[in-house]
This record gives sequence, structure tokens and C-alpha cells, in this order.
Amino acid sequence: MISVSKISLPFEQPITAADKTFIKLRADIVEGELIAGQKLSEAELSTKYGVSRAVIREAMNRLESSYLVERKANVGARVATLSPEGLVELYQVRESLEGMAARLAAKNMTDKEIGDLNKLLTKHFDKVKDGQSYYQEAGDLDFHYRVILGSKNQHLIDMLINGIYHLVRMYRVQLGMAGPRVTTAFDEHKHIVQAISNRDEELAELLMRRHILYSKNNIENKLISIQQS
Amino acid sequence: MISVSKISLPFEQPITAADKTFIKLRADIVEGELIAGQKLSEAELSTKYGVSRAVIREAMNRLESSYLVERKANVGARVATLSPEGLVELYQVRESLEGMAARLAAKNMTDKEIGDLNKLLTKHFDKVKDGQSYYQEAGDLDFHYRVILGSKNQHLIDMLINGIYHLVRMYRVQLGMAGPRVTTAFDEHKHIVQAISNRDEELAELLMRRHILYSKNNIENKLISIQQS
DNA sequence: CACACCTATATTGTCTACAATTTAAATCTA
DNA sequence: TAGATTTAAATTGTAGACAATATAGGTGTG
Repeated sequence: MISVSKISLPFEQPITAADKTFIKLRADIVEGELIAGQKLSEAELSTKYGVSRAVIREAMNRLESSYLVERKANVGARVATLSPEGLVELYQVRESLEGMAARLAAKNMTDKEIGDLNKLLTKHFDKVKDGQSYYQEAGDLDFHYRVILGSKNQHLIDMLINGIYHLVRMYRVQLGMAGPRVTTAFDEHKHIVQAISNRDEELAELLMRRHILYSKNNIENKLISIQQS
Repeated sequence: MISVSKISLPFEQPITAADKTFIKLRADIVEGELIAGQKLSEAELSTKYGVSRAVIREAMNRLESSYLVERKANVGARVATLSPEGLVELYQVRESLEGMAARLAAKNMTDKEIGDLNKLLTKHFDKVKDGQSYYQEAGDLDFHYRVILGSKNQHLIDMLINGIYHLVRMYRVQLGMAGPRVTTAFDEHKHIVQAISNRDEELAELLMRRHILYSKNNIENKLISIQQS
């Protein structure tokens, strides 16, 4: 199975060793190779990733900013833990921010960008029909990224894409999201794009918030059923 | 004039040298002692604040996470610049997040917390009557902090209080906000608390968003008039 | 004179060593 | 034996030296 978190973000390109180590560590955390809640020893990581502790610390700082690790002074860092409460909190933030992103996208996306978004949707529809859940997963990410970028609000883009989206992906990857919500989510995407096409800011925000709320309920059920088993 | 940014946040207490340096630097940036857009040389700061470059770099990383400095690999860091566009973007994020905070506060604050919030409001009202604009400024912060904390959403709290609020304060402090909006803002606060008291989540969010929108227009006018002079 | 190239300087990135702090084990005491 | 205290080990925090990169100034060439 090809994992979503291997998909590279086109706009970030690593320059320093700290950049590369940060991206590797982030992928390993999202993938679950570094297990949720696990202690992260600087010395161990230093040998494992073949860089000095200074580089590890720099990377760790950024991971903390991305909410993927938690640090305590003079004690150390741990991989973020996943919990139903944490998920709910995360999705509340997402709902709020992506709702605003959709609103701004309806206002600020160019006609061409909206056209491309429509094309993307039909392309995904064909693949979803064939039952290619991987493409659905990637396609969902792609859709949301485009709307977020379409907001043209750099703060918002930063907070979502560098800030919380990797944690969102961590939840989804580790809970093995490729569920039965695929087709219904597709319809929701379609309606959101329609609202954006109509430049209906109010509706775009409302539909996006609803979409994320549904999405949360879906993933939350999975998380609870896993804990019970 | 006593400055708002000197008000310490009760919940963060510095432990390491990097903590202290981070807080000092942050205050100096918000105050405008380190001027917006200015280049930040690690060596200079190192001597100025009496710590090693390692500490400065650690502090700088956190400042970057707080959107107060911008870094470029192999080039260096600059103090964030203030612009009308940046302000609009910032307040759009604030509107979205604090709207959600108000909604959650209506749901999650205890009756006692709501009572305390009401008391705070009447206390501020007395001071505002006397024309004490400093207390209004501090009181406004206090009000917003309580609502944010009242959301009980740790992610949201983090993103607002550690993430963007210092940048908000940087705009306000450097534009010398103690304007004529004092009393009208007070009424808005009152209505928000009323909605929270009634556990009306929908209205609480709506009123908070409107409040921030008005607040943005106010500060934006000031920023534009400064640029023209 | 304009432009490209090279060189010197300054700045950031990285590494290693040392200091401070935490943690756990071992010892002592009631 | 339970609990407190001390001590030793391991881990994080900080400092300073070196390496890599960018910037600016000078030199040469068309």
C-alpha cells in the first residue's frame, strides 16, 4: 500500500540538514514508525539519522511547532499521542480554519483555478468509481490543499499546511482511513466547489464546516471502535 | 505609559535560558524596540542579551513559530513586518479561531467562570467610565483570554495565545491603540457574554466574529492613515 | 563603460565538548 | 520494611570552534 504521507509537498524544498531531518522525522511520525507517545532521545535519533544533536534539536523544535512532538524542559520530547479528545479538538480547529479558507477561496480564487479544481474533481470521480481508495485519499488531500491555497491568505495557509495538517494525516494514516465514506465525501466536495464557483462565500464556508464535521464523526467512530477491540 | 505587552501571562514560566531570552526578545519585538523588518544578527543578539548563539537560535525558532520573525536558510532572520494586507490576513484567522472559541466557551465554560467573566466586565466598565484607556486595553486582552481559555480546547488555546496573539498585540501596541472604540467595544463584549450565559453557541460565535471584524476595521483605518502621513 | 568572474569577508549551519538538571538506584534511618 | 536521603548515571541545555554558504567589493575582460 502506498501511503499518503509519502506524497511530497511541492512548495517546500529542504536546504539545510535540519530541513531534511525534520521532513524525515515528520514522515516517520506520521507513518507511525516512531510510535505515538514514544520518548525521543536526542542521542539515539542523532545516531539513527546520522546527524549531530544540534540538527536533531533544530528539527525537534519545528516538529513541536507542528504539534507532532511535545517537549518538556530538561526532560525531553515525546511523539504526540492520539486520543479521541485530541481528535475532536483538532477537528474543531480544522472546521474553523478551513471554513474560513473556503469562504476566502470563494472570494479570491481565479476562474482558472476554479476550473482546474472542477477538472480535478471529475478526474477523481473516475478513479473512485474503480474503487481506488489510494487515489481517493490522495485526492481528498489534493482537494483540501487547493481550497486552502485558494484562500490566498498566507497566515491561514501556514497554520493549516505546516501547522495542523500533518497531525490530521497522522490520525488518518494510523487509523487506516480508506473507509466507506469515500463516495459521500466526493459529493460533499462537489457541492463545495459549486458554492465556490457561484462565489457564494457564506455557503462555501458552511458546506466546508459541515464536511469536516462529518469527516470527524467518521474518523472518531473508527478510533473508538479500535480502542474497544 | 504602561504598555500592555509587559503584562505577563500567568501560565508560562521560563525555565531555561532559552525560555527567558525568547520572552525578552518577544517583548522587545512587540514593543517595537526591535524594529519591524529589521535584520536580526545572531552574533549581535548574542552579545546584547548575554547568551550564546545556541540560545539565540533556540529563541529565534520559537519566535518564528509565533510569526514574529521570518527566517531564510543561510541568510538570516528579520523581525516581522507590518502591513495592511498582513493585518487583514491575521484578523481573518483571528475571526475564525476566536469565533470557534466563543462557540466552545458557550458550551464548555462553567457557571462560575461565566459569573467571573461578568464581574470582570462590570469592573472594567467602572474604569472605562473614568477614561482609563490603559485598563481598557488590558481589560480587552483579559476578556479575550478568558473566552479563549473557556473553550477548553488546548489546540485552539495554543494557536491563539502562543501563536498569533503576540502578533496581534504587536500591531496594536505599535499603532498606539487606545482609540475611541473603547466604549462600543465594551458593549460588544457585554453581548458576547450574554450569549455565552444563555449557552447560545451560534450567537456567541456570530457576535465574536462581528466584534473582531469591527475591531479590524478600526485598526486598519489607523494603519492606513499612518502610512499616508 | 558594462558585465562577468573571482576573491575576501561576514554570517549562518553544524559539530563536539562541557555544564546543569533530572532520574533511578543504592544506602541509610526510623 | 517503608520512606527519606544521597549518590551515580543518563539526558538535556549551553558554549565555543569549525565548516559551509551568501554577500559585497574588487578585478579583469569584452
